[in-house]
Amino acid sequence: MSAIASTDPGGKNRGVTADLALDEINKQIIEHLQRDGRMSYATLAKTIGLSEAAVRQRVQRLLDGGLMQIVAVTDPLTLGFARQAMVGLKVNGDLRAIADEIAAIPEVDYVVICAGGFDLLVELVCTDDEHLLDLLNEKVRTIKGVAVCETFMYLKLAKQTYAWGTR
Amino acid sequence: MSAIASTDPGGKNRGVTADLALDEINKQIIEHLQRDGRMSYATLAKTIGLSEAAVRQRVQRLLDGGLMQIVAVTDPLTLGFARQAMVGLKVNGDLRAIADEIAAIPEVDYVVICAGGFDLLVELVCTDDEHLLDLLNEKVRTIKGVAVCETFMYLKLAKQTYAWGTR
DNA sequence: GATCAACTCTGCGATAAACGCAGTGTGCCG
DNA sequence: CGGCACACTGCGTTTATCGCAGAGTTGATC
Repeated sequence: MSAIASTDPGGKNRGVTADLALDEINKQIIEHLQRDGRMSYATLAKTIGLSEAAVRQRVQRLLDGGLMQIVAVTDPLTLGFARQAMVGLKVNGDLRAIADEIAAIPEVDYVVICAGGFDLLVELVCTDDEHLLDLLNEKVRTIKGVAVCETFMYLKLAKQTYAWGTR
Repeated sequence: MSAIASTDPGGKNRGVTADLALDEINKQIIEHLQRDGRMSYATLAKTIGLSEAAVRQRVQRLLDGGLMQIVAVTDPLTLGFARQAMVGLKVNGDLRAIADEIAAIPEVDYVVICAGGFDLLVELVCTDDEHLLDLLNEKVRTIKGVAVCETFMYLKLAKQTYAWGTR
């Protein structure tokens, strides 16, 4: 459900998503929609071997439960609309709390808690360098517990795919 | 087009995408589909104020040209199907060539060329730790020019959103 | 400035998909 | 065994998608 943290800020779906069974059929549905998010319920049903209504129900449940979202993705850099950067943070204190605080910043589109040289990896989407500077200076580095803040400015996105399957 | 590097390995669309104009209407289309990738052409047309056929053409062009993709996205970690990691690389030699080489690895879902302490940031999706070890040991670190390879294992995805607008 | 080609839009009929709902089968628990 | 919850099917209705012909615009060429 973390993928849907943005659409479920309160995390009230945490119990719901945990209850949702991810059986073989749901995995197949996800795998197909990872390749083409607009695939019709009808063809999806045919390839999987289920009725159209059943597939429709399952997709709706996956979406409602926050296990999956179907969205348009673009490369902001190529479109010329953004200065993007990854920020590596070392922090003191409650990792989850700080992660949530950073996640609340609109310009932040990706936050992951990790092990290694950084505690947190944060991806930022800004309009320009000044915007990026503002963000780092006033929104990120001012958060209590942030000890180190290293910025990696994006020069070119070389690959971005979402069809990693379901294993 | 970089976002579609995975679906356009030869890069033959590079000219095409550069030609595609991203006017206000296309921006509106993208913004709506960033929120709901399955929104119907009809309602999209109504909210934008264009005929259904015109919107359909534009969406098709955006998809064909590789400026946008509509996909289902999930959080592999929460679904319990993957060990995910970000890898920071310092390399010698042609950045683009090495980026392309890494992008060709199926388990790699994200490659970005950047400035700062790392030249390349690479996101990996693996089934388990052994899979991750195999990848790092045999696919990533064996690439000529890779000097430093630092791995950040994901513990929890705290935010992931795609509706950053079009500015 | 007329002509032509390229492009995008509109309108519409035919086809296909989505939706809603009633009904059926199955597993589970008291 | 009976009752309940759940997921699936089948089908009629509504809605959307698709394909295409035609109209309007733009820009280049002669």
